[in-house]
Amino acid sequence: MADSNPDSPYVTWDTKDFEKEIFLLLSVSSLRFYRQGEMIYLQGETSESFFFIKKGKVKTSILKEDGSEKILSIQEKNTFFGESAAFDRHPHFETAIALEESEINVIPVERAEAVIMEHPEVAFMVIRRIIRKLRLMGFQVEDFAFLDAQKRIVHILIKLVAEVGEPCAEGIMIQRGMTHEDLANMTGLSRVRVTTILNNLERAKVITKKRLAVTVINPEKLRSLLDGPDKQDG
DNA sequence: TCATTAAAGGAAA
DNA sequence: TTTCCTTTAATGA
Repeated sequence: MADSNPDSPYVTWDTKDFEKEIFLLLSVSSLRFYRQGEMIYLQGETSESFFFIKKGKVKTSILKEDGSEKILSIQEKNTFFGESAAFDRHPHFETAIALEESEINVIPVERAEAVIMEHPEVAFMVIRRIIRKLRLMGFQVEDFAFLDAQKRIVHILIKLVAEVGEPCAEGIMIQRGMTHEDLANMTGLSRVRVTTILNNLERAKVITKKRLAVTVINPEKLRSLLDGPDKQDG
């Protein structure tokens, strides 16, 4: 099973179980290049294509006019995005932006559907990838409904450790260029609040942190902070 | 309990 | 240097 952590908003994927299906889909795609910060599509737009990240990093989020943002996912290579608007022909509900210089396969949905008619197994792969995101959306809703600020941060750190954690001398490092503002936009908290909570966790010797990186030094204690009633952050 | 505002420190480009 | 990221405190919903 490729997905050991189906609930992280930071999405990576190992394609090894689906190389043939990916190849078939990409055979009808064209390649497009995006610069860092370049918008790929905007919420409200309609689309006849969906996308596959060949190289780079893409953020999908819902933007508001006042500049605030809810990040839905940050995705790395070998992942799909923009499927919903393509397959159901309704406008995008989210905006996609390249976070770094990226190479994106653009897949026209009509051609993808033709591929699926001929190779139905491609549909199963697509369904599984879409459910992966459905699941992560569900878990995000759960956190919004039930968790206080500290637990939201604790939970997202647990998920990020599982998805992109890198073992190091001190513990497990999360080093993906995410700012406190990014974490705030994922968890629905303010940037200042994220900083305060991370500082509290550092004081409690659960994590250490530096610019753009957090290292979990006590994963058991981190996990234990999800248990019990909501606590103050001191 | 948490958002907002403001003001400032520090690191990176 | 400028820009980006982080910190801290004060205020109030």
